[in-house]
Amino acid sequence: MAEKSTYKTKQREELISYLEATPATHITVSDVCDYFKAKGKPIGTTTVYRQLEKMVDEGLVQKYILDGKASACFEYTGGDSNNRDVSCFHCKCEKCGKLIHLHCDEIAAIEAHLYEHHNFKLNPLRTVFYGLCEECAKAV
Amino acid sequence: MAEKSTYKTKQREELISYLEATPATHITVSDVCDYFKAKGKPIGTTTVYRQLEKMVDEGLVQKYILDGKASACFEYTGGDSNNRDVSCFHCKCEKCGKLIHLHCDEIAAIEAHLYEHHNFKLNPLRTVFYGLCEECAKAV
DNA sequence: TTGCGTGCAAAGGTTTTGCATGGCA
DNA sequence: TGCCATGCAAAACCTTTGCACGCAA
Repeated sequence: MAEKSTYKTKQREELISYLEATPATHITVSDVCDYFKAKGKPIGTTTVYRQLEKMVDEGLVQKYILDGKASACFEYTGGDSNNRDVSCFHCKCEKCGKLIHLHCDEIAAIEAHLYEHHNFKLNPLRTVFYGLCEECAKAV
Repeated sequence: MAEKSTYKTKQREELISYLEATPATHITVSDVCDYFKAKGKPIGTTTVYRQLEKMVDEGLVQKYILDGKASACFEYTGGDSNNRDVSCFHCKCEKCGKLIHLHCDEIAAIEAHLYEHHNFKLNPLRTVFYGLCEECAKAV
């Protein structure tokens, strides 16, 4: 998308390694900073924000703003768009905060439906379904 | 839901009037404050937060946290639960920010599907579909 | 009168910006 | 060398909390 020149710095590589090691997970900026601080090689908060923002532009990372938490969450979705899992939907439990990754053709079909019948081009990567997970629904 | 005693104050009535006058719109706390400040009768930020939070508990208002904006958005959905439109889905254009209200049985069906096949009890009022609206999709 | 509502001030968190330094190409 | 990246400090926001006063019931 945005074709900005990008340097290969040590911080950027460390960050990408960390993201690759935690797939299908929503992490916050402070998660990242805490991790590297605990590891003994802290990365400045500013740098994390700027690198993540850049990766969002590059399509390597998705940004979510989830209910319940004030802070933004990021998820590494990989650089290879051919290999990317585009039929993955996210369900977020309103009660326990659990994040569920869902693979379902039937749900994927609504993407086509929205486009054909409502002229709306859905972005599955950025869409989150809110509701109650199995355990929390039972507990009610 | 929560049965708290609620006083009928002037600020609360003004706030409800404003919300009723702007249906199907996502407004932020600062929108509200700016409006009443411009009108010459400012309402304290704290009061707006607390009243909106209370209305969320009462089911009068829905709270959304939208991507792109860090601040929370609120939408008046009316007090009469019989009259409330529960089959209404929201689509938010990532580009122009337009909010589209959608009535569609086919999409409503995935609510049942999620429940039956994935044990996930969807909350349609809190779920927002992200993507591109017709105009913005064309413009790409 | 009782108790909730209001709003100012202040605190807590997250995110952004300015600027000097350091590192990649 | 030129330009981008880094990270500290500070600023800009959004949201919550404490507290004294005002108003509804």
